[in-house]
Order: sequence, then structure tokens, then C-alpha cells
Amino acid sequence: MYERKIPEDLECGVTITAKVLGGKWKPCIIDSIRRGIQRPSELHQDITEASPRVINMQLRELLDHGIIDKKIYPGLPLKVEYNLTPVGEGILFIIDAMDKWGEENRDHVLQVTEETAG
Amino acid sequence: MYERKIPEDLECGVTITAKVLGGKWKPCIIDSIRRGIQRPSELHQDITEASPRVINMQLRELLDHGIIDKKIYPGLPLKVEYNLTPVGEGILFIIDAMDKWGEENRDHVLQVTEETAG
DNA sequence: CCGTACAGGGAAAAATTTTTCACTGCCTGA
DNA sequence: TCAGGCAGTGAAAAATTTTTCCCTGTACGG
Repeated sequence: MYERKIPEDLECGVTITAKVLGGKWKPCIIDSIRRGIQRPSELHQDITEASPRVINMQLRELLDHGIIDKKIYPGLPLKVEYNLTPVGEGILFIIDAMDKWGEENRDHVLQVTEETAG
Repeated sequence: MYERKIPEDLECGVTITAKVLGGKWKPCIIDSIRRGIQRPSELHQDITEASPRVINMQLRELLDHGIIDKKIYPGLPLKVEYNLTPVGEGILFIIDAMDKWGEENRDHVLQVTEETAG
């Protein structure tokens, strides 16, 4: 695992949340899981822009942060299922708020600042 | 400026918001400004963990995204003041929600996963 | 003139995150 | 036996973000 050289400041709540949601694909993965896409292979098929390896890594972090849990079904063929924990469900509120804000303000944010008003 | 090699997917609202809040010091800067710390030099003194250069760069991005605006007072000595735009004030809701969630779930998120429960 | 404060930028280094490539291992169907 | 699906990882490369170091320019106090 990567060993940080600059310590994180985890005293601020925002930093904690950013740590949890910060990965490039995490909100996407959380959303998929909430929509019922729970098995690794299904997630890989659902999020084709990211390689399976990438998704696995982010799943691992979400797991470590207690956002999702992992159920390994015994026996074969292999079957694994990820689900949101109660804490994970609590963060949906933030993802939804981010999505809403982003949709509402896309144009404003993306406007190329051509104006050099004084 | 850095030229991306992997295109961004800005169709998703979450991505837009992440773009706006994603910089390491942005939520911090936004919070300072909202607390009335508006001049560059004041911000530099308020956020000593980050170098002035770093803060300037993030201010620039916030400006480009229309989260803050910049008032340059004519005459000398130089005086510049940053303020939240209405759009910027709208994003406070998300920062607050992130802070709240982070505070409430710090322990859960930071728990080292010692359990290897089956 | 010298040191300081104001606001800010260029270039390169360092840190961090994301991606790719190549594997392990088991099982099923052809 | 070979091909493919399942779940997953190690190591290194590539991409991206953050940081450091050093400069530009004006004005003020001494």
C-alpha cells in the first residue's frame, strides 16, 4: 500500500468525507450498488470506463471505510455480494446533494470565463 | 496549464461538484471566505499549512468556476477582496453536509478494520 | 538605497492517484 | 485439455495534483 509522506489532517469533518468519497469511481460504485448491482462482475460490466482492477481497489477502500460490506457466499461457483452499510446509506444524502447541485450549476461552473470584467 | 490526457466525464452532476470542491484546500478556502477572511494576505495567514502559491491557484480555480468573485480596489496600496457568489453560497450546503457527516462518522470510517469477520 | 508588504506567476520537483499488464486459482462446458 | 467465467492481487507505468523555489512590480518607512 502507498505510504503517505504528507500527513492527513483528519480533524475536519469535510476531510473525512472527502476521504470516503474522493476516489474517482467511488460515487459511481456506490450508486451502482444502491441500484442493486452488487456482484463484482456486474459492477465491472456496469462501469466499463474503469478497469476491473480499479473498481476492485475502490471497493476495497469503501469496505475498509465501512461504507459497504461484503458477503461471501460459501461454495461454488464463487459468489460475492456488496451492500451498503447503514453508514453507507447515510452518505447517499451527500451524493444526491452533489448530483443535484452539479446538475443545477453545470452551465455556470463550466462557463469559460471569457469575461474579464473589472 | 496542465492539459488532460484522459477526458473528463462531465455529464454527471457529481463530477461537476467534485471538480469544484475537489482541490485539497478548496473547502477550507471557501469556509475562510465565508467567515469574512477575504483578502489574499489574510487567507495566507489563516491557512498556514498551505503555501501562498497553493492558495492562489485554488482561488483562481474557484474564480473560474464562478464560486467566488474578485474585487480589485483601484489605487494603492493594493487591495483585493474575494467574495462568494450566489452560486458559491449555494455550495455551502454541501460543505456543511460533508462536515456534519464526517464528524458523525469519523470513528466508523477511521476504524482500522481489524475484524476479519466471516 | 534596503527591507517589507501588497498581489501574483513560471517551471520543475515531489507526492499521490489511477491505470495497465500480467498473474493466481477454482470450476464448468465443449 | 482448452476457453471462459468467477474473484482478486503485485508491480510498475502513466496521469494528475500539490508543493517548493524563485521572480515580477509597485509603494511605504527609514
